[in-house]
Amino acid sequence: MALHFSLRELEVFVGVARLGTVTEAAQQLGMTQSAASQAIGNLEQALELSLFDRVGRRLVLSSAGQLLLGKAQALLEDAGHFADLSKHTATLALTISASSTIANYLLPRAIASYLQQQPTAKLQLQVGNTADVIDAVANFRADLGFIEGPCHHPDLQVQAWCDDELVVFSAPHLLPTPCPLTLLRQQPWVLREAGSGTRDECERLLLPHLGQFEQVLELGDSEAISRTVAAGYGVSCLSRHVIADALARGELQALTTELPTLRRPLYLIRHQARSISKAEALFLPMLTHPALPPSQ
Amino acid sequence: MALHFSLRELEVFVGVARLGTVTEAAQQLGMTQSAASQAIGNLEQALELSLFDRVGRRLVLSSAGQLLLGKAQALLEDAGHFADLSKHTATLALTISASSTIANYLLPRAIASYLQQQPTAKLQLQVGNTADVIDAVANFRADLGFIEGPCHHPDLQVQAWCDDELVVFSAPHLLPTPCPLTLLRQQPWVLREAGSGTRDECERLLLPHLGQFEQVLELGDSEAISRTVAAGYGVSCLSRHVIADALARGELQALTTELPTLRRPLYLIRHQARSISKAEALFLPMLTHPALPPSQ
DNA sequence: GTTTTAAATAAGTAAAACCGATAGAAGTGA
DNA sequence: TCACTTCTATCGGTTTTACTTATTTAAAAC
Repeated sequence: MALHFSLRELEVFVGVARLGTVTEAAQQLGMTQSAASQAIGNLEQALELSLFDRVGRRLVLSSAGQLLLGKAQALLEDAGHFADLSKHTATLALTISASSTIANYLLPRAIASYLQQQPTAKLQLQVGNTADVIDAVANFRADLGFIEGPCHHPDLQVQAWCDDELVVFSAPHLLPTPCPLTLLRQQPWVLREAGSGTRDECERLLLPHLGQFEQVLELGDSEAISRTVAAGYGVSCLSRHVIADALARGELQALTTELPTLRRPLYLIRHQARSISKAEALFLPMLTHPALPPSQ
Repeated sequence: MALHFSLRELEVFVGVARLGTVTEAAQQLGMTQSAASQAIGNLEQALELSLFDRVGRRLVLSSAGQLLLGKAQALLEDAGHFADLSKHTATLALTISASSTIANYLLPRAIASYLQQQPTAKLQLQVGNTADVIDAVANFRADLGFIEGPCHHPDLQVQAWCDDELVVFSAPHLLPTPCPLTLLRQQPWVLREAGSGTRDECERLLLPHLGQFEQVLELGDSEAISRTVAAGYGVSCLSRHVIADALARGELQALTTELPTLRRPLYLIRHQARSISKAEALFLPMLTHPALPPSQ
């Protein structure tokens, strides 16, 4: 069943209740007294009750009117908030889906810059593996996706964004650096779980040269891997961004090897059917030119 | 500044967002696909943003749309509550102003009966002295007023409601009963403050026979007077309703005197310019024929 | 390619919101 | 008491908006 009153009528109701006269309320609302009077009449008819008692040439709120006035004001206030939200915030709503390495180490700076420039913007960041991200973008659950591996979904635009360097590392002094491949082959490896983009890349880049991992400890979180290796167990291969802090603090050492530099491209994906929203237009430049200096 | 969108448009928005297609939403809302499509278009124009992304021949919520959908639903829900309130409750809104004796001892039974029969009704009871009550009714702050003394305000309808018996009483065995007037004249009196309807009536009824009160303790609350007298100090004169419990428990004794029975009429007042609301029409019979048995 | 299905648009119509004018009623002041 | 003012309600007419039917356009389905 439809609602039989309009927000405009509520405005008139509240105006008349506040100012006490139809004439003044009409003036304030930029309409004629006639229109305001009719609006009140229509609203009373729609609600099937008297909002005002006509006493002399004055309108005084009836008990019912008093009770409804508060609700009407609240409703109008909410409607105003709705309009404000749409003007100031909702245009800048953005949902991003990204794999964990990117979400944790590459995006924060861009996000911080963006939100600093657009303080009213709403941003949602979902973290998932590559398949999750692709699915989210393909099914409109996210506007933008960031993945570490390739993507061939027909509905998606895939765009190379930046290169990520994978670094082989160990605890300091555990191994010599440069480190010969023969020595590396004998180490136990600490890697992300199968299915993770980082793991896939590690295997794609390393296995051709190492043959096979001797022994593998799988940990679901990069930070956990970093700490485990720092504690002296095995070697690993992760994005330089992930271990940058630990390297700087001397808790880990990067191992130079005979391998070529291990680079992988990171991709930005969008649904090709979707137009670029205002929020996206403002966010995308932050990826390459963040306004904030690097925080570390 | 006016709001540039309507509740109807929000209904369409929510409908389309929920059902995923304009056609279905239009059907459910009892309008044509064309009208629904236009409503969405108008709303987007009013809010100056895209609520949906047109992908293929389907509409999927944009990020902005997602954000606004919840707010829109909440707004519509509130609007529905507003309509419900007006239908079921607001028609039964009633504000009563009464002097304290009446409010505390005469009205509770009527109020209880009324609210039992009309569980959704809203009732507000203000307590004040006779002047307060008259002012509240005359200035539309109350629908109904109950007073203990006369009222000659030109805008008000005054209607005798029932008689109240004033009783002279003391602590048990403090005085003989019947009690000669000569003895009564020597007692200290405990009375309500000047300006109270009960005090005025006491003076009007008693002073002609007693000449003057020997000594007067003024207390602002009838219950306080009752307890003070029960404690053995002086005599007083209050409505029988106030001391009924104490009399029954033997904490006080009513004094028979040579005075005629002390009766005063209680009045119901209304603003003559005001029509009788549905709530009033339902409440007034409760005054004379409460549905509940006397509770004491 | 053909058919089907859905959204957007066009054009016309019905409904409503609104305005100007005015009647009626209630205070105001000589 | 009688004009005079002020405020509401209502009438007739106009503009605006909402809606309908018919058509166009584009994407899926076959």
